[in-house]
Amino acid sequence: MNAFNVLLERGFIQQTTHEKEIRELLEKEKVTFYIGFDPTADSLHVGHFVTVMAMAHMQQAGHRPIVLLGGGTGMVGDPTGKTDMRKMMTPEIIEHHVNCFKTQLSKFIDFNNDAAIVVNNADWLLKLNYIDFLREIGVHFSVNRMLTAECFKQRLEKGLSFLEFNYMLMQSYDFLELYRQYNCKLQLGGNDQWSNILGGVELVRRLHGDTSFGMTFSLLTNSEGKKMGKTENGAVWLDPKKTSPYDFYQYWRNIADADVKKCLSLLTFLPIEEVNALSNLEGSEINKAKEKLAFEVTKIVHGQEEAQKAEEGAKAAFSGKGAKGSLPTTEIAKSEFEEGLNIITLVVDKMNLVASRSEARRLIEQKGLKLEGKSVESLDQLVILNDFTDGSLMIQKGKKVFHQVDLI
RNA sequence: GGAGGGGUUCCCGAGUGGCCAAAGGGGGCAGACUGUAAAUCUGUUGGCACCGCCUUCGAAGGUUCGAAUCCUUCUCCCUCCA
Repeated sequence: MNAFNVLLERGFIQQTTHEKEIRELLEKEKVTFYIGFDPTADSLHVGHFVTVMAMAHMQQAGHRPIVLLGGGTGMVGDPTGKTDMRKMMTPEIIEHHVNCFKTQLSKFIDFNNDAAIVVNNADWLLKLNYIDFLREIGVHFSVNRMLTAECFKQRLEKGLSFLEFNYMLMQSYDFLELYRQYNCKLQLGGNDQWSNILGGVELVRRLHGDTSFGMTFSLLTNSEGKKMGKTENGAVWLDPKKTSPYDFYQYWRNIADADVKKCLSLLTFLPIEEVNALSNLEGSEINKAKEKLAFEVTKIVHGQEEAQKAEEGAKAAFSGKGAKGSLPTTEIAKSEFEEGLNIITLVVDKMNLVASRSEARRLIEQKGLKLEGKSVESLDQLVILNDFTDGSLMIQKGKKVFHQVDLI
């Protein structure tokens, strides 16, 4: 099946520069296309994941992805969608992030035998000469036009530095470079990248008189239009050290009904028929779809085994069976409990489950802290060895956060 | 460079010498209702040895019995002019 149709059917495609031509191109040829990732952190997060999935679909259809890591653009920072300028990162940190991205991406994209390639725009951007750049590239950009672009509009109110204003030129230059080096004619990206992609398409046309193409994908937003993948503790990361597979699973298990369909089609490889069947479930039945979603996404990101563990842990915890072994766990020496350990001390100091004693107090006062399903009644309740069964104890914070303590 | 206006707790935003750990809203957390959903309602939302104490209102000093509020210096941001 034509990759274009796959992406269309699954709801990836948001805007295209030349819909008909892109479809034909993907039909006839093995196309080399590129997607850029700026190394803003030491792990990809679920926001990137949609684009990664799109890339995987494209590769499955036989096209060749170029993963462009923004070691150069990261030095400047994309102002799009930001209200403030972000902190500038040192070259060392950027370098580190680039390497992290590279390893993570190789889990989703096959880089063997040149089936996909990785490039770093630091390789060409960093050695540009200012005057030459202005004369070769700068002339082709109209400031008037740039200012009318949506991505700058918001920033004009808050303030936009010249540094960031140049981001568009750099990304456009990337496209030009890849066009020259790899005959790359197609750039993909999140919908927020539209202006930047257009800049590149335009630049290639001006300098080479050739048509290149651009296409953007839906951003992962929820039914209220807010970006998904943000929790109070920050982003939902793909790195298991930053977001545990269990938490990752729970994130998808808990999404709103209205978002199920979108997530299933964008974030899993389930056949579209199955996606539709699942998302048509109604009432509490839709929980089945959420379970499937959570499992599938976790499987893609963390592997089958971790996905199963997360699922088992969650099921056990929520069914109240108290089956253990798959939940986030803290090990504590048996001796600590011989005299009885204060519940607040346990939960704050030993487990880091609760941030402060005040918060722990509040939780207890509001009946939000439970041991093996029973609310903690008093602020100075002691946890003793008898509270443990088979050397472990399940502690619950609120309705959804489960944590177990194992004796060692 | 000149003139003016600002920086308040997670965010927005009140507060102009004691009644301020600081109104209100948002967000978060917890409870009720549910389907580990949404909406709604209730409580809560700096820390701790919690009817008391300690640390917060851009930073550092100062005035005062007492400062987020007054003064000085510094710093960052915004607007207008150049």
